[in-house]
Amino acid sequence: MIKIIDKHTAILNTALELLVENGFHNTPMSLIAKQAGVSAGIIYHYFESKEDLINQLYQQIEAKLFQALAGNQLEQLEGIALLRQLWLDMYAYYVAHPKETLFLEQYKNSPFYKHQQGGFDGNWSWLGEKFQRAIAESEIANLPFLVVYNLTLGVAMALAKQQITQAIELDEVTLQKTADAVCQAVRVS
Amino acid sequence: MIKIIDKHTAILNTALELLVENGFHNTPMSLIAKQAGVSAGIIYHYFESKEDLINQLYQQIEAKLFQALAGNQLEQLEGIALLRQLWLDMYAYYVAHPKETLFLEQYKNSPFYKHQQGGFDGNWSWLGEKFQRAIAESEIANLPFLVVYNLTLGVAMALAKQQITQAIELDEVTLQKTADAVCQAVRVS
DNA sequence: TAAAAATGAATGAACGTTCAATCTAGGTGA
DNA sequence: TCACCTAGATTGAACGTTCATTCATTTTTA
Repeated sequence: MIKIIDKHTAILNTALELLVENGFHNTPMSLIAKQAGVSAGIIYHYFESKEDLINQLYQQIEAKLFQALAGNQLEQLEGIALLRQLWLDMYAYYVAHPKETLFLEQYKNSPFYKHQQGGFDGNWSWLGEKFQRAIAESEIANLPFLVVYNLTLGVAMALAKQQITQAIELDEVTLQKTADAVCQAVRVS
Repeated sequence: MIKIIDKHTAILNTALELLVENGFHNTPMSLIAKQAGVSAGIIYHYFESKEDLINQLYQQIEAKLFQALAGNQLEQLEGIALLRQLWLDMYAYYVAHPKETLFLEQYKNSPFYKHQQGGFDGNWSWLGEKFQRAIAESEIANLPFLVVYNLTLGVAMALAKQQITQAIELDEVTLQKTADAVCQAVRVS
C-alpha cells in the first residue's frame, strides 16, 4: 500500500511541474509518465482520466493552501485587521508557491473549473461569518461578496501571478503599502 | 479585393464566437471554416496558422477597445477623476462586449500571450503620463505601475469577467460604490 | 485567358486511452 | 524452508480519434 501513495504522489508532483510549464493542452500523459519514471498505462490505475488527474491536483493544492493559512492564527483577528493579515498571508503563500499559483490560475480559466457561487464555503465559512459581522458593524463596506473579493484577495492572486511570470519583486515597504491600499478600498471611512 | 475583407472578417467573427464558447483547444479550424461558410483550406490564405488567426483576433479586439475609449473625452480629465471615469468606461465596455472580454481573458492565460512590461505603452502612453503627473502631485499613491493597475483596472476586468460567466448583475448604486472604492484604494489620504 | 480565390479530400502527427502480457510480493501448504 | 499460487501492479505497444495543415483541382474574377 505504501507504493500506491508513492507513485500516486510522484505522478501528481510531476504533473504539476509539467502542466504549469507547458500548459494543460501541451502536456501529454505520456510525458508525465516518462518524467515521473512510470509507464504510460499506470496512470490509469491511479486516475480515471487526464481530467481526473487535473481535478485531483486542484483539490490537493486547495487543501494545502487551506492548511497553510489555518496555521496562522487568523481566527484571533477580526474585521479590517483580519482582512489585512489574510491578504498578506495569501500573497506570501502565492509567491512562495509559484507552481501551485500558476496552476490555480490556469485551472480557473479551463473548462474543468466549475464556478461556485459567491461567499466563503466549506473550509472557509468561518471567514465568511467574520466578514459578515464586520459589514454589519460598518467596518467593511456593504458591497456584494464578489466585489469585496475582487477588490482584496483577487488582487493578491493577480499581483502574485504577475510577479511570478514577470519575475518582478515587491519590496517589503511596497507590500505593506499595498496591503494598506487594499484595506482602504473596502474600509468604511 | 472587397471579398478578401469580407471573408477575412467573417472568419475572425466566427472564430471569436467559437473560441470563446469552446476554448482555444476545443475549436477545430474545420469548425470555424464550416460555421463561417467557407472551406477548410481557405483559412490558410488569410492566416498563416491557427496561432496567427488568434493573434490577429487579439490585436483587432485590443484596437477596438482603444477606439471605444478614445471617444469618451477622457483626455479632459486628470488624476483621480480620470481614473474613476476610465474605470467605469472600461467596466462598461467589458460588460457590453462579453465575447471580447472572455477572449482577452483566455488569451492572456494562453501560451500565445507575450507579457509586456509595466506601464501604458503605444496608444495608451498619454494615460501613463497623466498618471505619472498625478503621482508626482501626491494625488495618487506612489506605488509601482503593476500594483496600481491591479488595484484598479485589473479589478474592472476581473469583476466584469465574473459577472459575465456567472450571469450576475451589479446595480448602478453598487457600481458607483465600487468605483469609489477603487479610487479610495490608490488615493493619497 | 491567366491569375487569384476557393474547395475539400488526403496527410500525417499528436495524443488519450486500452489491453494482453509480464512481473512482483506475499500468502499457503507440505 | 521452499515450491507454488494468486491478485494486484506494471509495462509499453497498439488503437482510434482528432485536428492542423497541405495541395491537386476547380471555380471565379477581371
